[in-house]
Amino acid sequence: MAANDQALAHVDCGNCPIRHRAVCARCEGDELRQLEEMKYYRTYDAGQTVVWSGDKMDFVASVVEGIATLSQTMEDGRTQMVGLLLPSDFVGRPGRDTAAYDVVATTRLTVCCFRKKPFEQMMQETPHIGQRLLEMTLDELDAAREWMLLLGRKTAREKIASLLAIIARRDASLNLASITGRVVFDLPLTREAMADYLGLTLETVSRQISALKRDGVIQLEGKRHITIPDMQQLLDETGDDTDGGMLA
Amino acid sequence: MAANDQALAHVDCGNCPIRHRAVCARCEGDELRQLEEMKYYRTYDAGQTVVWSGDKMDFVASVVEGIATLSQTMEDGRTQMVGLLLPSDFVGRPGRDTAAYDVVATTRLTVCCFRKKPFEQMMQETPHIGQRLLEMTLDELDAAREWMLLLGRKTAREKIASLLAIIARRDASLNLASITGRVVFDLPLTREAMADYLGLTLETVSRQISALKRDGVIQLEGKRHITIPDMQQLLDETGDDTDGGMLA
DNA sequence: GATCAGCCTTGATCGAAATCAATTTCGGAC
DNA sequence: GTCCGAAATTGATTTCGATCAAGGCTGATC
Repeated sequence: MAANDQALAHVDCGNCPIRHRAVCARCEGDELRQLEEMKYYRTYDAGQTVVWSGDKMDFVASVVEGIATLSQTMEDGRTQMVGLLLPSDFVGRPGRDTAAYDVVATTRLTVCCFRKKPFEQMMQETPHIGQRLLEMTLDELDAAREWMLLLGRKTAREKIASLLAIIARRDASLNLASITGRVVFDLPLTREAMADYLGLTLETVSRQISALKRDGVIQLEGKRHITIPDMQQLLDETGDDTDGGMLA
Repeated sequence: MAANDQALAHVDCGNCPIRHRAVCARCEGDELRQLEEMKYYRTYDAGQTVVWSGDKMDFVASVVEGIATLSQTMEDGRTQMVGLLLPSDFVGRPGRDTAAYDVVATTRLTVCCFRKKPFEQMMQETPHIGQRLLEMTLDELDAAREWMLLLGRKTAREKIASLLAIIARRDASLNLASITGRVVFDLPLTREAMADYLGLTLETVSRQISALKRDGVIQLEGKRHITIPDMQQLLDETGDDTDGGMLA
């Protein structure tokens, strides 16, 4: 667990950007102060591994800034991403002391860690953390199941369109932009990471992106900057119910 | 929601077969009595649909006996199973009033339902239900992620072997039999249900089962009765870490 | 005990994505 | 600007699983 530990000193929870979405969302006053006492920050560079599957983990954490991936690898090297961790997402599992997945920072990443023992202790004593964690876990379970449909039944083209739609939607929700019409964003993932997420090879990812570009569904500047001229057209390519579906 | 509602009168929670694994596992005394008051049983025949995705759901439930499947269907009919519900598993989501998935009984099924409103009320007031539900949800999330690896990266043969291994393991854990050496069980799923679970077609499922039989990894009597002469040999076919891996 | 329907198996062929193999593009360091 | 290497693209070919199609088995029903 080699991190860049020049902890950002002590950021006030009151000013924390993820204050109202993270595991601490329901805590106030005394509870918040208690959390404040057991927390510390860590940052990682893009590409750094946060934890390896099987490692002992003596903390749990919230993603404050940046993006990380959760993935599993088979002995022969085949890997499958099983989650994308965005700001406010939770890392680790109370009641388990080794990591079940590899966690890798794909951008520069800041996490807010809580030492595991006191955190678990606090979960026993106050309901707010457990309640919020249950909500978040149920959401993640829904997202995982949505992803199972994608992995098991969608075509390569539908998979790419679905991933782009999810990223576009997330960006739109951050920027408060409308989800209809034109959307512009940067891909936070390499072609290989996309392949690992979608259960494809990087060549197929590249080909399908080229095909979507050729068909005018997306526009590309450089390798990462994407413009979606018509969001509805992209959604039509995902194979999902066009009117609302998607849980993730 | 057309069930066979000849409720088994009122089974005593103290004698319930899933008492110590279900969402009520941590409840005692007063809490248990409170649950007892809001519960009622329902049974379904094999093949019956318990709820349709999108339906209003005014209850949550625990599977008491039998097996059900959780699945999603795309507009064009492609379907993906996203969960297998075994005795003690939980159905429904507190804080949501429509079903997110189709739930179908694959065998005769008995569920213990709790009216949603009082159940949610109780979750607010007592920590034990929420705590247990969190544990169970975290386990399901792990299982879903394990399944994502299977769907995204495993070959058809590995998928079949993995499914058989999971069913064999479950049976072994029920019967307290050893997980090494010889294992015998009945498949609770049709070839089509297996296909929906594994992201394959039923023809491919059939072919791979025949192949495993031809190679001596399994023996078949009829279409459903399976003997695994050497569990380790089956595990070697799953593509998983042979020593322990598998979370589900 | 004949018929039928649902489930399963097997065969032939097709097609989407994987694999193998060059290039090309791009972003950053100098 | 130029050089480098990682990331991405593109092409040729192969392969695995899907699809299309034809029976076979089994148990329920009359």
